[in-house]
Amino acid sequence: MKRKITLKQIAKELDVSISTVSKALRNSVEISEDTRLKVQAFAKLYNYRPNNIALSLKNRKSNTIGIIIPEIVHHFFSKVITGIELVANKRGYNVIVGLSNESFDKEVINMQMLANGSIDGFILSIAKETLQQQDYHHFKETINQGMPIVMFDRVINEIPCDKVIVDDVRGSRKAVEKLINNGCKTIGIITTKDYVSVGKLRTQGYLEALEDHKIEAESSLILKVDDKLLSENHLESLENEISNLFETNPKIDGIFAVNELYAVTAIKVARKFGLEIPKSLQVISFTDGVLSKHSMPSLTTVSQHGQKIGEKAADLLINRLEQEEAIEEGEEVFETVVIETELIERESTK
Amino acid sequence: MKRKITLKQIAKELDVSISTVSKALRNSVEISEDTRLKVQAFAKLYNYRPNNIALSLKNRKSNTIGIIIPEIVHHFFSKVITGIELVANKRGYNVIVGLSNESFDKEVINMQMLANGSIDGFILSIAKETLQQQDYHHFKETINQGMPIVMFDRVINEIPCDKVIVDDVRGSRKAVEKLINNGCKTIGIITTKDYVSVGKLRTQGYLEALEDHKIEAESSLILKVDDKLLSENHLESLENEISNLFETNPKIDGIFAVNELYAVTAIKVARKFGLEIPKSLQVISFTDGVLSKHSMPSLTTVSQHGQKIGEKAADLLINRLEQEEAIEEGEEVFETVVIETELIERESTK
DNA sequence: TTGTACGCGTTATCAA
DNA sequence: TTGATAACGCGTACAA
Repeated sequence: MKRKITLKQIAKELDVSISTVSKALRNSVEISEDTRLKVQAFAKLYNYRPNNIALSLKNRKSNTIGIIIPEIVHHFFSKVITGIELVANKRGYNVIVGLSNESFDKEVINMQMLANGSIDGFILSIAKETLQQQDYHHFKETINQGMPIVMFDRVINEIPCDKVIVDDVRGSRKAVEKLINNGCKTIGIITTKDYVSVGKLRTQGYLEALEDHKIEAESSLILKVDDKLLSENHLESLENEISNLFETNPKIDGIFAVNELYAVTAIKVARKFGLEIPKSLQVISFTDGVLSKHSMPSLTTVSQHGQKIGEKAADLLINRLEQEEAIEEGEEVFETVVIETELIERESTK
Repeated sequence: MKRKITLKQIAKELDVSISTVSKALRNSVEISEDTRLKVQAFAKLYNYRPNNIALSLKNRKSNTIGIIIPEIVHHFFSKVITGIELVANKRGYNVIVGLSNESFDKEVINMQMLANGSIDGFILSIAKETLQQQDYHHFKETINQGMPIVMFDRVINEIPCDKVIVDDVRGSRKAVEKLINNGCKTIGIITTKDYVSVGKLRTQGYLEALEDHKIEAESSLILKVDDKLLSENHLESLENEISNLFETNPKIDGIFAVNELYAVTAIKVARKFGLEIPKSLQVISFTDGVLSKHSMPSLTTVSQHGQKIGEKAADLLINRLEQEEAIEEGEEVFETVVIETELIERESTK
């Protein structure tokens, strides 16, 4: 087992100085062709690669991006990572991943672990607990230390940073309009509590669509699921809540769900109530994942283009990192990029 | 915007030497309580944290694990990452992720990018292309350089490293036995080409189960899908291949699929043939993901416990990293841990 | 054309 | 009790 070779060892072997080796390898004109070739041959033979850590320390730059997301077992988030990784690699960066598990503490700890030189900037989506507590000091501190952040999907306005979001309101509106145009008269929504920013926005889109079409919103048609339900074993409670929705609204003929799980669960429950999809009940879901595509019937969805979001976020971050090197300071102007959603029609609507 | 504070700056501010500051912060007894408290207070005020990169360079250890997987938009792999991240964080490590996209070249490049000091060891699952080309030099070189690897799921015997696998053969056998015991007479398998190690093993389990029960295997019942089909737009070809399976085997009454997608697609096609699930066709799938749980009917699956695999892999790697520090060399003995699969019964079987 | 010295941030060893 | 120095591996300004 041979340790990785260093400039020092090459220098010693070849009986030249370290800097000569360094220059030779970087094709410096200062070095004679003779020694240059000799050094390069030797380096190649021993498969020399500069030590990343040393470079990071020297350049005060790790060429690594930190991603903090609530969870990774989730089609949307993993798509985003795919996009980030794609762009990051292409532009010479690595990607380090931390999971907050929707917990405030884990989010803070994770950021602290990484913000000490390991990474050059963050791309993140905020944990639900953080959104609920509205404690954003860790983001502010990170930014104050000169480490840029790009937020995506779950963002907050008061933090000065670049953001990549989805047109949640418009996307939802389009979805609900689709249901209306398809003849639905009584449209329910299954959404999250309001502290989840995207949930709130999607609810808003739903309300706007109804208003546009002079349909009165009814609170009994709005089911705001408490997200704690999602902790696996509480699937049953979700079903119960949805059952309630159907019971109190027997005439319901359209459902807009803010995520896939709510949608398929709604379909499952609807079947128990003898409703046929899409004949007597049409369903549209936000988020275009595996479930939508492969469940039966397949779901009409509002696709978020997660990969594109990731790509854009990575580009924003890296651009900022590399422009910072150039410009010293100056008024920073932050960008909020909206990635358009797309309605993908499948079998759950007519 | 204030850069992160360093020992040097603290030293300057407090008019003491760098080493005094360093010692004071580490509660060295060498330092007087007076200065110790003074330094600590100041450090706390300015929120001092040691620079990770400098530590890595000094200790020749980054406390970071590199993960290389074929793709991340995949329930199994993201579960594994969850497990790795959990254990890694608990034991003080970070996790850096590279995606091979099933490509040999990307796998090699990714490993090279990380193997230069950025990480202490790899956890990986081999790309299909690599398996097909059987070119494993990058793994061997990495190991030769003293960087440990832990392989999971898709592994190869000839590489000397720790491995975490699933009892693919037994798991598949149990699944097929279940079908047999449930009365299936004509059981088909939808699997991958043999170069995918796990596909081959699962096929083997299928064959063994049949043999155990004195059922003759028929090649027309074995569908080996070429994985290139999986590239999204080729879903149709998959359906066609499966249609073929049904046409040539009209009496088919059980299907064992090596992954969820094959299973749900089979169900979809079966419906076109007028088959009811599970009444006239029972289906079991390997891999327990979202699709299995939430599709209708829900699928009976062989669960791999992806998270457990990740946890075990991380423990193996970190153990080795930390024992290496102790022992200098010696005969290395590698471990192959088998994580038992579990049959989860749902609606797609009787 | 080559080599020396320095600094990135830290810790450990040794000297004061 | 405190401080100076070396080292981790690299690149570069400057000296030879």
